[in-house]
Amino acid sequence: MTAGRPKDFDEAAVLDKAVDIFWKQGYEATNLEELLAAMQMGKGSMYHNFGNKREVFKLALNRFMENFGKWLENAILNSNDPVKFIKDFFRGIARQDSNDHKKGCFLGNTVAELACIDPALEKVAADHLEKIELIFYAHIKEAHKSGKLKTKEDPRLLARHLINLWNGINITRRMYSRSRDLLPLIELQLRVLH
Amino acid sequence: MTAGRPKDFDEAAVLDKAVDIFWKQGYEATNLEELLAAMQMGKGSMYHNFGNKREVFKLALNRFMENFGKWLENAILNSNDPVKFIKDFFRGIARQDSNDHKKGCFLGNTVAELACIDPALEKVAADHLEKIELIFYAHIKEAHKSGKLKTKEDPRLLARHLINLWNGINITRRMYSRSRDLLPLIELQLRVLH
DNA sequence: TTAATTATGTACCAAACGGTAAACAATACT
DNA sequence: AGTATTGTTTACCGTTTGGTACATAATTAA
Repeated sequence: MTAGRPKDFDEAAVLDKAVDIFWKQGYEATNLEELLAAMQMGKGSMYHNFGNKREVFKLALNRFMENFGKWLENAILNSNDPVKFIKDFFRGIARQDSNDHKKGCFLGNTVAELACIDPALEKVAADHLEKIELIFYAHIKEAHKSGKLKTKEDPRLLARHLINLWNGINITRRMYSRSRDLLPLIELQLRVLH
Repeated sequence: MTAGRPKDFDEAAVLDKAVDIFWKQGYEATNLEELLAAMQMGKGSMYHNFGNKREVFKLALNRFMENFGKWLENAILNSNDPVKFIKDFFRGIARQDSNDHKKGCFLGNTVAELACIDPALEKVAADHLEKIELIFYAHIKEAHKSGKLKTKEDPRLLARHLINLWNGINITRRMYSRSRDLLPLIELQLRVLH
């Protein structure tokens, strides 16, 4: 073992809590007091372990991507029809509850909030979104090759289209959060995946 | 004339400046000092005339909508093919410069930033987006009636689809700001307007 | 000319902000 | 047992925050 007093918190769990509050409130609107309360961590301890608020935010972005990326890849791999799974994933958004609609997407929110005020931090979020795009791409390309997808459209464009749909719906769902409003919108954009 | 010292600023011009800085930085990240510098207005004068920072933001949202709404309705009315104009409007986004890409959409940014921290203010922005949707709707419906649009799709859905495209592209364009990346994405989504 | 009215500039303020320093606590190593 | 190492708690700090009070300036009405 390494010397010294052991940490009395679980880093992953604590960062998940940071994700929660930053996701809801954004970077600027979340003050230290709220952040520390959410993480259930003292101020000194947080600064000792993570550095500062900005660094916690960066780690929260990474933690979110780790969670979501693993979940997505696994779920797709365990499905017998990846493209069908992806389509159902988007359809599922329409059925989420009002709180989830209001929060939108952690990565998209971050891109919007920080693009002009902290480009380096924004890039972390944008890169994560691109990783999600690449997951979509891999499976669309595969389905294309195997003939499951008949469309002649470039799989790269289709994957990017899905990210764009994702980005759009995460704003739109805050205006129209009812399933009957969102679902037709989603279905319309999923048609190109045929 | 009304009694008292006359205002030595033009309200519309000053609010346009407020739009500029709030659009770039968002509500929380713009402090009073920056806001007043942008508006070229003293602190006392601003509070006397507008009330507080939040009220300036609300007026800036309204001012933006007034500007944009009038421009859009006029431009559509002066075109001989409204739907063609709307499509070209979206295509034009792809050709904007990097600074514009980074800023995204003032209304979309506001919806994303304030949905969970100031729902009343978010609603102002969401309502404005809905007004833009209704402008699209009116002209799509008209083109549908006259036979210029052959699609059987509900004009209401098509208009909402355009707002969703708008919302999406304003996040996506911060990730991919090159015209050759954005244009195919936009064209793909404009196909339903046939 | 004076009073009433409205706008602006300046000085000020309490609270909240993110961050730091140092005392204290818990572990491993020798 | 003692020492080095690391983590946590607490108290503190300078700055910045949005906002206010009030003196001053510019105008109209009487």
